[in-house]
Amino acid sequence: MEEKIKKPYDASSTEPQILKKWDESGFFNPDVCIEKGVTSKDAPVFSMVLPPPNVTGTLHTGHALMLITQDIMTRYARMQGKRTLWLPGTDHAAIATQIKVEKELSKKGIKKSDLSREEFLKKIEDYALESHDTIVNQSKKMGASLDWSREAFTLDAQRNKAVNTVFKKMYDDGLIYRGHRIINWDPKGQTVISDDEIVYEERKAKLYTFKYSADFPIPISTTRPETKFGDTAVAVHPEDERYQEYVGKEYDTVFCGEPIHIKIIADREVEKDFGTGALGVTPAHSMIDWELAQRHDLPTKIVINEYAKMTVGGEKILGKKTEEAREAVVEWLRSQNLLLKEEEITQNVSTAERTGAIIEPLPKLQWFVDVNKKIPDRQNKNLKELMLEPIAQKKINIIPDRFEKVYFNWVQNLRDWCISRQIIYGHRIPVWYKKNTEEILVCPESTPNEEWEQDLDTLDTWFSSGLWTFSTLGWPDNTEDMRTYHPTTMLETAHDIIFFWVARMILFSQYVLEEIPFQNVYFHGIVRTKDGKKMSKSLGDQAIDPLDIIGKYGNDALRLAMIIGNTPGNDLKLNEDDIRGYAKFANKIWNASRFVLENTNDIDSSDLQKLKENLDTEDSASMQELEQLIQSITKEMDEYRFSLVAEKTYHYFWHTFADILIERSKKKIQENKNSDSAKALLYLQLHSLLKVLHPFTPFITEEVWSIINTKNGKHAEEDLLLVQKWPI
RNA sequence: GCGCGGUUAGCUCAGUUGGUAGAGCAACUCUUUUACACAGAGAAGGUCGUAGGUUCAAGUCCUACACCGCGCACCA
Repeated sequence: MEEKIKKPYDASSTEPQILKKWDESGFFNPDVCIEKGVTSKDAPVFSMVLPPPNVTGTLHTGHALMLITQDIMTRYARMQGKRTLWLPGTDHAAIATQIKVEKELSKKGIKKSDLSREEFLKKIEDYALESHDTIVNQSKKMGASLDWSREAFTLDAQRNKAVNTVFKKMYDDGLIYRGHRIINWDPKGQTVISDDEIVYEERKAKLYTFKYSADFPIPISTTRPETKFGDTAVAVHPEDERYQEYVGKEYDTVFCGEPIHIKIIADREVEKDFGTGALGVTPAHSMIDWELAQRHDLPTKIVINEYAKMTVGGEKILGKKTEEAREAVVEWLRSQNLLLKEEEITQNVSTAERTGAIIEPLPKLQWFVDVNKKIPDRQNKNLKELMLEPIAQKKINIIPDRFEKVYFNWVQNLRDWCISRQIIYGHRIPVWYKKNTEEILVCPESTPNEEWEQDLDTLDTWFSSGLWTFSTLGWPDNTEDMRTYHPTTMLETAHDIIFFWVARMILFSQYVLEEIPFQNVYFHGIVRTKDGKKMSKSLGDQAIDPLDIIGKYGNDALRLAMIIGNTPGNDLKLNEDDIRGYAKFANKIWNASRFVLENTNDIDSSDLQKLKENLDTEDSASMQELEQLIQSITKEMDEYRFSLVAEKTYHYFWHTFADILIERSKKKIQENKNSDSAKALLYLQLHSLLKVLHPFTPFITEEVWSIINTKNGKHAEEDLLLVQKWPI
């Protein structure tokens, strides 16, 4: 008997030793498992990529939930003897990281404009590296059984090769194009963003009803009078009797000192009942108006610049911010008696996800992915169809399945994806332009000479993370890993990135490889506080830091608290009392194990089958009960019902194994009545229970296992619980 | 406006082919018995959001509605 088990279980001193054993064994790497004979080469494969955490700081509870859920899947697969790969990495997170660094610099009084592009980039890279190291260390401390030998970064050389290869292929297929279109401009971040990076915020606004001028016949309504300098038409519904006589006519008039030319058009998109039923069309500064202008071939007049400042108007307006200009215009309308009505309405304002700035729609030359173009090489399907197909055909199984509907809805409404960004951190767009000409080169074999300039923009960060299932396996090189592990078995991630990431991975894999990126998608929820608030750093003390928790209560307690009572797709409320409760369970495992070890010294445990055969009737029935439990939880593990399995196992261990079987054995041993059977039962039960508990509470089970092994003189790496076979 | 989720014990949540309501935590009573007081034993606690319907039988299926949360669209 080791001295250690006589003392109470201390997670904080035990866990580092366990981590070291696992690390030294190399068994997180499937190649090592094959080499050392714990996995057979032709075993079924389980592969999964880690959703790469952004290199923007430290791990939070959301990451912890992700690591824990995936580690359970991975450990279970490994114990089933599968060739198991869980592949780690980090995400450069382009805009998020750049903005974080900008903020850090501004705290030190340094402005982005004080630095050269190279200096600024260096600052970002330094920060990213530091964050990376923190995140990797923290992930390791959590016991995540990731194969670090295959670690990838979305912005490293191999991934850049993948990105450029895909870009070139899509360009050649006409799926990537450069176009002058109205886009979402973030005036604070000074970059374009995609539709998905917009967050709608409900705000109160004023709806103004007015005429451009006294001699203009139709009043219009708008919340943004300052944009009206850019109007080139007024649109009405074709069946609106009030305005029919005007349709087709054109007017030259003066609005707030600025000459404007307005054509009256009729379009079915116009709501008769909203405002005056007439819509001032501002093609350059409104998405809808841009589309109207396309349909009716209207000119575009830009009156707002990239800094959300006015480019036309008198002295109270020119060069002013839009809010200021709005007031000036309203003032002018009042003074001219043109303002007919002013009413409060609530409207959804588009803001930028990362900077919070109000989006300014602007026409700009940008790079896009065409989602509607038919692809000859793919049976003339477009990207949307390629994204819908595997879900519709159930080639990809989504858990919980209600997210299928959400996915369909999004794909069906998808517009072309704007992929260029005016930020410096990211994959540079692999396109060169010949100076003073129209010529361009896309992904040339070698860097062109000085007559050529590379595009200054970078790619949307989701372009590189969208390739993650195969770029991490070495694609575009022809690798053994690609052949073995792709399509991956499982993608486990948070449901809030279904569009950003899950959909894009399906897009790229379907298009590039003509295969699905993963067979299953499992969504976990968002971690919230007791009061239902999203767990984030801004909450201060209320936010739970996973690293603090594992220091205090141990990994095993945190894991149980995050798994029990948490079902896929649903949010999880986490509080410290629960974690403390599960730390007691770890102690229970420890104490029960101590009793078993102290009382089974004199039995021969080398032949488990023989032990089993010699059980008396009562103990044999108990063994059968456990076997039935294992049978049912194995089925439930295969259905990803981890909460149920953990709860059942917890309950069995405590209230059957400890409360009933151990108590019963005490009597038998004391009275020396069938005591061999009692001892055998304890040993056999503990042996199986440690295995089925291991995916959930890997640390304490590995520690108890190693004490049993020491007693039995087993010291080989192959004897680690980590690589034992799941009981059948 | 369209859609999704939630509403079950004080709290957090399970409850998969419809068949006498479950767990953890908290609170209560008793017990320091040699694995464990980070424990054991015991008791208590719910007309499963509301109203209908289907059925021999509904937390579970159907239809409305209410409240909470979320997504999408509109947003002149």
